[in-house]
Parts: sequence; C-alpha cells; structure tokens
Amino acid sequence: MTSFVKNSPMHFLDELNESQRKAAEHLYGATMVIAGAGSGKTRVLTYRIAYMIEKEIDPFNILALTFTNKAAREMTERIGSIIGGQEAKNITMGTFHSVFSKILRFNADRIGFPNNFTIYDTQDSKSVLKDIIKGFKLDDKTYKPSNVFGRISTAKNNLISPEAYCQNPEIILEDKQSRRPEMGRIYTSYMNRCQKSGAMDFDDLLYYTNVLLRDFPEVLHYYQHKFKYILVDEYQDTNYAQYLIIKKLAAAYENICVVGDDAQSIYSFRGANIENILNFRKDYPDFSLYKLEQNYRSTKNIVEAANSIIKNNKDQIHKSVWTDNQVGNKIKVIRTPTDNEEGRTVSSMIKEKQSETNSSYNDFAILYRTNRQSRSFEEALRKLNIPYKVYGGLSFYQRKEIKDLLAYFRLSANPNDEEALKRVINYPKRAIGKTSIEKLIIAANSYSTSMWEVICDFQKYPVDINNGTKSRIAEFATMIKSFQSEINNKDAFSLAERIARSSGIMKELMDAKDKGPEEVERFQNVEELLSGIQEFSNSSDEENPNTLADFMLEVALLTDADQDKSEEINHISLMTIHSSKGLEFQNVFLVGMEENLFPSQMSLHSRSDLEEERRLFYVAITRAMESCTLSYAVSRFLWGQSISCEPSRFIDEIDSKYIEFSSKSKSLGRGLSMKGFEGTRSGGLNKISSNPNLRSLKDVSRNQKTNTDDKNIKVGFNVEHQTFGKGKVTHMEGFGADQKATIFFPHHGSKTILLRFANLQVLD
DNA sequence: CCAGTACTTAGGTTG
DNA sequence: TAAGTACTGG
Repeated sequence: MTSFVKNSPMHFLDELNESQRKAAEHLYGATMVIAGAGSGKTRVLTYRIAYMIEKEIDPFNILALTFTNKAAREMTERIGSIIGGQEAKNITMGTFHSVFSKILRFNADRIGFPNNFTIYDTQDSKSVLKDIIKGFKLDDKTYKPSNVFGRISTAKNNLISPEAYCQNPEIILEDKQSRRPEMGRIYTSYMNRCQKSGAMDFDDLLYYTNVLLRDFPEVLHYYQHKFKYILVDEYQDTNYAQYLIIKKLAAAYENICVVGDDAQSIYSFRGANIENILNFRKDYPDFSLYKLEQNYRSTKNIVEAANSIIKNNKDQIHKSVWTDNQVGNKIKVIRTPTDNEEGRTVSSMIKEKQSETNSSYNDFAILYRTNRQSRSFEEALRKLNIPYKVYGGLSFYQRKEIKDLLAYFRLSANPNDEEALKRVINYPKRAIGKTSIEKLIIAANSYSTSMWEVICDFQKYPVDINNGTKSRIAEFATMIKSFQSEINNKDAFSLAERIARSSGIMKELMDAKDKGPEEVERFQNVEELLSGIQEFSNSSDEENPNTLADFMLEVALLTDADQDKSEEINHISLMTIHSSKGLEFQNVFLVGMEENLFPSQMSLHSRSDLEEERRLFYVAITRAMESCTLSYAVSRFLWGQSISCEPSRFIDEIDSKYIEFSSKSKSLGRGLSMKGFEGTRSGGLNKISSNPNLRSLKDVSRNQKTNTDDKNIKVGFNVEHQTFGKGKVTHMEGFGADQKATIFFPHHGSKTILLRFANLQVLD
C-alpha cells in the first residue's frame, strides 16, 4: 500500500509548507482550513486524503464533497497518482448532488420514489410550474415561473416543507405583501406533481436526503459509520440543507474537515450561506483552525492590491495573505470611448503582448461580469485572427436536440416522467395536437394518476379525444413500451441508436440538414451524444453490460465541463468572473469596470449584496499570476441605446500604490471616435416609395375565394401552394373543417396543412 | 397545422 | 438590440 515511499526519497508531505502540512496531517476531530486565494488549498485536500490512506484509513470510510464534478474528477486523479488508482476509486468523492443522488436511489422506496427517479433540470421544473399556474388560473405575470421557482428553491434549501411553508405566518405575510398569496398552494402542488412523476429537482436531492436521514435512524446510522472521515471543499458555498447533511453525518465521529475562503464566497444569491463557516465554531467548539496565507500564484502587487480591496468588507474572517513572489508590474487601468473600442483595444493589447513574449494564447483570459459583454471581444478577436473560446452559456445538455433525445431515454426509464412525455409525444410530429395533450393532462389530474397511465388505458381512464388521435397515441405508447423492455438489459448504445432511429428523431434532423449550418450542427450534436453513449457502453464488461438506464443515472448531473475536449487547444479564454473561480492565468483582462455594471446595479440596495460584488472583484483580481489589466468604457450600448458610464468604484478602492493609469487609451480614443458617429444615422434614406407587398396581398385575396372550398383533393394530386409552390399530396386525414393534407414540396419538405386555410390550386 | 408578427424582457450559475 | 414566447390570420 505504501510502496510509493520506497521510490521517492522525499515524502509527499514534504512538498507542503508548514501550515499546509499541519492541516493535512491533522486527521482527527473537527478541522477548519481557511485558505486564501492561490494558497494551495486543493493540494492540501489531496495530500490529506493520500496521507489518510497511508495511515491505513480505509478509503471506503472517506467522504469528500466538492463543488463541481470537475473538481472531484481532478482530485481523484491526483490522489490516484500518489497512492494508486485502485485505492482512490473506493473513496466516495463527488458533488453533494451526485453523492446523495446515489444514496437516495439506494433508499428510494423509503421516501416514496422509484429508484430510477428522473432528475428534473431547471427547465423541466419551470415547465411544471407554468402548468400548475395555468391550472390554478393564476396570472402568469404575477406568478412568473422563474420567480416562483426561486421562491420554492429557497424554501427547500432551508428545509421548509410545503406544509411548514403554508403555516409559517412570516412567509404568509411576505407572499401577501408581494401579492402572491397562492405561493404555498403552488409549492404543495409542485411537490406532489414531481412525486407523481417520479422526479426530483436539484434541490430535492438535498431536501430528501435530509428527510431520509431525519426519518430513518437506521439509514443515518449506517452512513454515519460508513463515512467516518468527511471532507468538504468550498465550504463557503454550502447552503443550509447541505450544512445539515454534513452535520448529521459527522455527528458520530466528528472527523470533519472543511476547507474554504469566506473572501471568495460569491454564490449567496443562490442560497450559499457564509454563516456556515461562522457556525462551525459553535457546532464543534474544540475545532482546530488552520489558515493558509501564503499565496503561490500571483505577484506582490496583485496580492496586495487584492488585499486592499477586500479590506473594505465588514463581514470577514481576518487573515493576511502574502507572497514571496516578485513585485511584478502594477495593475493597469485603461479607458476607452465605447464598448466596441474596449473590445478592439484589449484584443490588440493581447496580440501585442503575445507576440512580444511569444507566449501561448492559453495564458490570457478576458473576464467580465455578464455574459453579454463577450460580444465586442469576440468580434475584435475574430478580426485579429486570435483563437478564443467563450465558456459558459448554453450547455451541451441543455440544447433542444439533446434534450429531445434524452427525453425519449428518460421516458423509457421512467414512463411517469411527465415532462419528458409532453416533450416528445408529438415530436417528431405524429399529429397529436396541443388540445389533445391538454386533455390528457387534465384527465391525468382528475383521475389523480399520471399521463402515462391514461394513455396506456383509455378504457379505464376515458378521455374525450377522437379515435384517430387515440390510436396514434396508443401507437406511441407501444413504441415506448418496446424501448422500456430493453432499457435494463440491452447495452446502452444499441438501444440508444434504436430509439434515435425508430422515434424518427434521426430522420427529422437528417432531413433538415440542408437547411443551414445550425441544422447540421444539431445533427452533429446528436451524433456526439450517441458516440458518448457508445464510449459508455464499451467501458462495461461482458457479463453486465452498461445499460441505458445506467447511463441515465449519470447524465442528469453532468455538465459541459465534463466533456472538455478543448483543454489542449491554444486559445484565449472568455468567461464570467463566476466561472473563473478556481482557475488561474498569466494575464488577466478584467473588462467593463463601470458603475452599474460592476458592481451590478442590482447590488446597490444592500450592503451585503455590494460586499458580494466586492468579493467577486477580489476573485477576479486573484486569478492573475503575472499581469492584470482593468478596462472601462465611457459609453456602452445597452438594449439598443447608448448610455454613458462612470468608472467603477472598485477601481478607487485599490490602493493607488498598486495601479497605473495607461495613457494609451486616450490617444486611441481621439481620432477614431468621430468617424464612428458619421454615417450611422442616415435618417429617412430607406423610406419605401412604392410598396410591392401591397399589390401582391390584394391579388392573393382575390384568388382566395375561387378554390378554398374545393374538397376534391386526394392522395397523389399535384397541387400548388401560395408560399411553398408546387407539391404532391402524400396523405389525407380528418373531415370537414378539420381536413388536413400532408404534402411534399420539393423545396420545403413535407408539410401537414389544414385545407381550410391552405388555399391550394389543383394542378391536374 | 404553419408562419409571420406583436410583445416582453434583459444577473451571476452548479448540480 | 436580441431573443424568446404568445397570438393571430391564412
């Protein structure tokens, strides 16, 4: 087990400094490590776990919780490289959500869920809420799904059950004051709907874990004794539900080590609670505290500038971060006339520096407060032919085409998953209309069963839908059942491929491919998902194939960071400050340093919000190793109009010793800006003198009468449509006013059209 | 059922 | 401005 010691003359702990080493070696009792930015926090955690195993602690007894999947994976790898992969595998390591979702699946029957429960993402949750709000006949402007979702999420994160919510006088008053008295009813109904669908949202994973540990002492007992050693990374980002899980699990042995930095807490807006750090001393009065204060990442100027900023916050645990590194250059501040100019200036500065020092583009990052700011930089970088990658935004798994296919998988694994069912029952088009679906939903509610049960047995659950539609629905159900029968035994890839084909999704995307590059991309995305599944299939052994059901257990908790392929490529990184947390770059450009943008306008009302913005600024500055440049624009386009901006107060908060104002910006601004203004508003130049559209409209209306009620259209007829041109009728359905024709148009593909409106000319 | 149009809204983001 | 949704007319 300890063979690595023989090979290396030096013990791995020797690579740590004194306080790092103390924190790593102190294995018993409650320990808190407050780790300044760049102080080697991950290294301490890694070595601590390696040391535990060296001390013959069984990896099976270790629970390590991280903030992201990526962090968990990297740590497992690093530990594996020190003590051997086999040992590392037995550690329970992952995010709260992934670790506890597994525990919940194992114990699902105790809390009234199937063990293959679906995990709803935010989109799914909001869609459920929208339905409920509509069902209650409430105004969806007062009850915006995202607002309601946020409110419910907060409640769950604070372990307030629907019943408690409805009875809490304070909450009732709050909702009354915000004119949303029905919130409690919506919350209750939402919980019921999810349970009926066999689904949990992300917050439920934490909520129900608490329920499980609270109501089933034997379960609590089991995990308390399994997880004798508990480690939590990024402790400042935990919420109350997470805090309580840890507290309960650690209660038996109290071997708990939390690592965090209060100065880098930037997620309170979604429930993270700095109090958890402060409470630690109350819960474990005998705790030991270690502070990691030596920064290995940045120059003296950067470290000290960052210190001078964070000093302005009132709420914080005192620590003094310092470094042995060189003094380095001062932080540069540049000013540009417009946001577009900011893009050009920063891009050319990067180009200059890159060719001067012959460094890799990977050494550069542009950080901003909001995603929309990326635009001006992307444009400028493209013009200069500088490779870049924008991080964040829509993730792979959120894309429509991916969600569509996954919905088939989800439905096959758990047919009660109502969101999945609604998503694909008529996609690709199989003539099951909105009205029919609505009727199904209402029926399911009134029979208090799931939509799936209804569509499987119209005898038992009569619904007022015409027979043609009913038989198409039945056909759909049969197809899903045939997938269902294979989901637990056939290997993931062959079933996935079959579903993609026989659902019609592949054909749908294939046919659209010649429409444009976006359609091609969609098709490729689905191919990529399938090849990912193939990989998953191949990694299993002969005896127990990895099934699609297995795949679905993992996929809901994956994010696009989990399938990084661009890591090696040479490019600049563009991202929000939030997503830069935990990363480091030689050169950081922090852009958009303006009042109302950073700090954000919405943070100006309360001190604590402003302090969070300041911590965000602290995080941004401390990403830089060697150089840090701040920029701001004097005017900026915001929602279609140009507004004038003032430099951020944060610039003033940096001790002037550490910054210099670049003169470059001034000279750049002068000559160019005037030109930009001319020519842009050429008033009424485009005014249309004669309007050809008007004419054609008239012509059309005259034609209309002649052939609308010509009902003698049959399959095989050649017809002409006003907008689609000539085509051939391939299918007819419905009667009278509902009569529809499916027509193949050589230039527009196949369309199903209501004859009542179609205005068709029969050609033969 | 399809497609064009009117209307609305705009933060950060992991699981 | 841009993007997404709801509505409406053919």
